[in-house]
Amino acid sequence: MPESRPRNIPEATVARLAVYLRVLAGLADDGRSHVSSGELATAAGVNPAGLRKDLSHLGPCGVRGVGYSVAGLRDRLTETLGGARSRPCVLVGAGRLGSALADYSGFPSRGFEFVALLDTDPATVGSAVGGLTVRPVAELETVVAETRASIGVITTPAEVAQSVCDRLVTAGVRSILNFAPVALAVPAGVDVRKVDLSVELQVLAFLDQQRDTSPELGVPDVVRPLPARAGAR
Amino acid sequence: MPESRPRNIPEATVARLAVYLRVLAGLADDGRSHVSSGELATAAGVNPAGLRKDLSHLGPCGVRGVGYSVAGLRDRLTETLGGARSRPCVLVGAGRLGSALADYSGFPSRGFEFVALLDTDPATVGSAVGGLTVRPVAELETVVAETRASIGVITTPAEVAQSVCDRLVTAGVRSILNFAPVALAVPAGVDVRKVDLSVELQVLAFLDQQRDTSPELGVPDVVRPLPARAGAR
DNA sequence: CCGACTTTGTTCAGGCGTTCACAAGCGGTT
DNA sequence: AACCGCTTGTGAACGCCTGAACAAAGTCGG
Repeated sequence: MPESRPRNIPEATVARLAVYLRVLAGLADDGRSHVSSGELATAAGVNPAGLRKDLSHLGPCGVRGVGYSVAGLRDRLTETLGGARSRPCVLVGAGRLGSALADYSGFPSRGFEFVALLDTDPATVGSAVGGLTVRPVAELETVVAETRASIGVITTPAEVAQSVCDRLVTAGVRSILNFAPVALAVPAGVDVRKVDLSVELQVLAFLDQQRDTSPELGVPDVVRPLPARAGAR
Repeated sequence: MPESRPRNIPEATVARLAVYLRVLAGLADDGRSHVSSGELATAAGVNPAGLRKDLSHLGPCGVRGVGYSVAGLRDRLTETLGGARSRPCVLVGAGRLGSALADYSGFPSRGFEFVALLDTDPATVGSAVGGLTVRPVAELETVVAETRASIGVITTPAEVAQSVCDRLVTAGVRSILNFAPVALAVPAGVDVRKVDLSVELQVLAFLDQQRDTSPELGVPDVVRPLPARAGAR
């Protein structure tokens, strides 16, 4: 087995690799043994050539004239994207959004396991969500040290997100997924990924208005026969 | 008042404009009257020059030597991003994530109002979430026609997401925010934005592994004095 | 054994986004 | 009225990502 090539892979490519991995997992469940780049691309919603370029970062992993081995490519992607080992995650802010994430069934199968839920609200602390008991946020440092959690998820109000972030980083967490609507400041060596739900809606509203104001053409009141795909992103 | 210039604004810029708008709203609440691009940029987590370039798409809206009028820029961004009018949104899939979104307090202040929650589960239908009663998904077409909803939010399981999407589009919805882990196929003229939580975690896992394997240097076990910002995105 | 077809992997050009750096313009001060 | 400092707006260079076309390689059929 040639060791994986840890050349720097563009972040946009990494995000797509994760999508390919999920599609492959579904194909494997269906008993498929091989896939072509074209089929994989349509299922993932991307261009076939782009998909092949993404996969080329891992070195040759397909067979010309045949396609890709579903199981083989799946295992290779799994290894590239962080291995099959379970990654402990700590979630701070067990509100509605936090509870929904902790209970999301899609995470465990991908190797992500929530090992602790933290909150400040005394009414929330002690309640059970998805098999875990919500603990007071004062135990943050203890929990991170015990579980060696490498990923922190912040679903707190914006006002306290930065202080929670600081405590997570000090405790040793180096990867943070932030749902709070603020830009977090972190030292070098820590990665933050932000998910901003308001921004997503706002972008849609902009596109909506742009459609209404500029071109009065192309307003389909009857759905067309689905030209493969379009604005999907 | 010069009419807004509907030149095509890059989508990445639109997403950042939404962030600026939120920051400006906070500054306005604090009673600030003017801001410089530098201050706005740090609060939004971007480069000052990039911020000015983003704003340049709206035409000149600042005063040289002084900065930007908080209220003026806020109003201008509000108008550019779809106006202040309330936009009705329909949410399909009132599970934990859907309920969390419907109850999110940050949306109404931005002009987004959920007018209907739909679900197939008979146990969920009829329950109240955030002031709304969950209705059966069979009423989708009726609800969209009544409320003239322009934005649809899909938080269903992946298996039914495409069929829900098709029904939304046929009913007249032209902007869709998709949380289901599938690539939706839509006709031209319909915009889809996808939020994939598993992908976000997977990217963090990749970055985590990349840090652990390649460079053994730069592992800060003590937080440094915060050099402004770093990996924030 | 050979030829043709299929599919991958790569190379090349094009467009887009980001960054830096500088000129233009406005307010405050003397 | 003129100067000076500060900030915006813009022009150009750089790098990245995307999309399409081409060569390499392996399989299937005769």
